[in-house]
Amino acid sequence: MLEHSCIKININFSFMHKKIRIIDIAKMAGVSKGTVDRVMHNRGNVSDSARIAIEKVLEKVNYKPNIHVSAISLKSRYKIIVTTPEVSPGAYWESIHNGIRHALEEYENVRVELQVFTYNQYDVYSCRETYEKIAAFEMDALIIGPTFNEETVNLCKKMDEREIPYIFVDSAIEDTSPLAFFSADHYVCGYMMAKLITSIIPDHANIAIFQAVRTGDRSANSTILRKKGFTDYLEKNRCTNLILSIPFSVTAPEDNEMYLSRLFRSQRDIPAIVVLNSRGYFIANYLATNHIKGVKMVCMDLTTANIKALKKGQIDYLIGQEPEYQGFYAMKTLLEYLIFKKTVTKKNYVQLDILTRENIDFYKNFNNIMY
Amino acid sequence: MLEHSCIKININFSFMHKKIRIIDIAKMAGVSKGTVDRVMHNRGNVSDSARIAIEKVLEKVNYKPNIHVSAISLKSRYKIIVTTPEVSPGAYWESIHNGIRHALEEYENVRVELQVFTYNQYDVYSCRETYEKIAAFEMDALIIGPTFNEETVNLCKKMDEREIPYIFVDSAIEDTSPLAFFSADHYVCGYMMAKLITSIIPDHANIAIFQAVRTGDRSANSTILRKKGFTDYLEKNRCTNLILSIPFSVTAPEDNEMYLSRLFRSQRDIPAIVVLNSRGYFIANYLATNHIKGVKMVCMDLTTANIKALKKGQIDYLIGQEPEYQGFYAMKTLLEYLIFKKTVTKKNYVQLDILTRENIDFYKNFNNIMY
DNA sequence: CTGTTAGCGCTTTCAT
DNA sequence: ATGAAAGCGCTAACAG
Repeated sequence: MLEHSCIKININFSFMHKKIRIIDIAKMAGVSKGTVDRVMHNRGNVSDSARIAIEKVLEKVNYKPNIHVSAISLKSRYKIIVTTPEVSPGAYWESIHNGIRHALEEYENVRVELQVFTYNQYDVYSCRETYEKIAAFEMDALIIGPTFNEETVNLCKKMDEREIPYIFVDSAIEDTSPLAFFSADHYVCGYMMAKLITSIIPDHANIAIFQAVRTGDRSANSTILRKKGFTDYLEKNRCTNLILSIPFSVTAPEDNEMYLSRLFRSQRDIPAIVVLNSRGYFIANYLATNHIKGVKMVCMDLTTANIKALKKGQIDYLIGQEPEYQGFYAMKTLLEYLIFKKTVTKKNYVQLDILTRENIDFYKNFNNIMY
Repeated sequence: MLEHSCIKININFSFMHKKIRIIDIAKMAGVSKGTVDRVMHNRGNVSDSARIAIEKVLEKVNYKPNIHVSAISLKSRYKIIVTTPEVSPGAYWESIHNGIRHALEEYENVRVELQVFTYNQYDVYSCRETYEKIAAFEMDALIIGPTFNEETVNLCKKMDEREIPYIFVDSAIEDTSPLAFFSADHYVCGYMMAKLITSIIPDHANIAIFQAVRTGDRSANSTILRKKGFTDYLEKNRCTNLILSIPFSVTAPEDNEMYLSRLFRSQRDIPAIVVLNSRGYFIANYLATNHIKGVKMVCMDLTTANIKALKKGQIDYLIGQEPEYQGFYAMKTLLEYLIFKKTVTKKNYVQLDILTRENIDFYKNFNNIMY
């Protein structure tokens, strides 16, 4: 089981491992570098005989082009559009955009023109309008951070017709054919939130779930899935907690006072609280302002405000869904697809990180991202 | 608070951002590329006037060399030694070695000769012997995965004399002067384990802590720290749980049956279990074999065996400490220090990931590592 | 001391 | 259709 106590490994030194280059396969196939490049990039203008010879060599050897060297000699330009809900500082969507930007920095030699369109995620009409604008543009690819199902399906249909590849971040929408998506499994997310909250409250405690009110009366895709997971967990585990669904408004915050005071007045025992979107800090602040103590909270997303509430002990568990990772890999995958025709993995579920006030200080928003 | 709904950003396209190259600063300083390279790498042979001119330019412009392009034109070779406890498949130290290997892959163009020395982490004499062997070698740098304090201090002293830089992974040792370390905060780790286990057991339940027996009778550095954090949490929170310290042997597994059966026979109620090293699966398997059910467990490290036990529901919480990340960054930092004289951050605490059977499937051992 | 030049591995253009 | 050659940004060896 245990290995010997001294292993010597030579890297890039050993005779067997000698890194294989494009000129090597050219020689092996009896052609020139140019021809090899032509078949590798499907540029055409290659005789069958040459192509077959090269393909045969490629099968034998494990050629891995050095993408960074590729990038510096690349001439082509790409136009990529990104559309997401509006970005506010320290909040969820900013992280996704940061990830996207970091990917562009990694491929600093690649010429990409980026265009960002944001919409109001609490207003389906705003989304519709923005999507229509986007559909009129020329582009090589599209990254979508979706909120509303129907609107997104419409946009994607248009992209499909124009054969423009698109990638989802945050959440994948059914009945579309994206190149890939990078998202949490929202169902499992809700399921896990139920497990966490029930593990720290008495069996009989009520649980209040907060959900955002939206103009046009449609729920966000991810919230729907999370809620399903949440209730499924309780059902499966025969939890007897009473669930109170509480609306709350981001656009008209003055209404929330009413919702909240009504909730707390109606309850004999203080309920536990689960917030299925990233606005947990909002409730935490309400509780603090009104000196309501001892409320257990499980919330979503490592926004600046949520982290603050977590550190203060107002929030007990915070679930992270690696937004930077999502943005980074969405863009990276897109570029490698466009440039190198790299095959892409379609379904990409990100980690669901559990943060407490103990481990939050070590959580790396972006630095944990290598490669 | 919310931004306007359409932002247009051009990357690598805009007139202001034109990526600055080494030839650009050469022109601005009125010298040649070669001279610029000389001052940037402290190669000497540069007149004061030229140096000052270049330095002035460098202050003004934000020059960021393209390290991947650098790497391909690099000629120097580096000899790096890695020493860690023995590696077994699917276990903790394998992950650290994987991370190290991945860093070398990222810098595939850099010529590094790697030499790995492992020792038996349960035997201080093995460690001492291995370290003596290492001290006799020539090398440009050293990566140490330490176990025993005194032995490591001795090795480091020798390295200090020879001015060989070294980096710690897994755990930093006091009274040494490493270039950097990449490690979890083991104290907080133990602290958090205490919080997690107490959150899922009754107030009165006993908690058994397992610690490895070692030849030479020295505890591993990390375990000592974790235990301190663990007991401090209980004390601070006035927990009344009785703590049972149970030894267990990796080298003589036949003894463990005795330790374990003695433990469970002595207890009226089944205690909760915390394992401060990565051998949690071992206890989990004992419980399964002996049909002992309902034991709550919190353990360390995402080894194959532990993950299996987590998925089966035998372990409730598993704490991860990003071993791949540690290895990757240790090697990456070392290379960038050796090659580019990049300044290094000395203290690097990694994330403490909380895994449950819900989120384990999304946990990425290495893929979450970009950059 | 310093400018020039020859690579590194890859893409792309240009003759053939 | 294909080989040769230029060029990407950087380092290192080579003449002066």
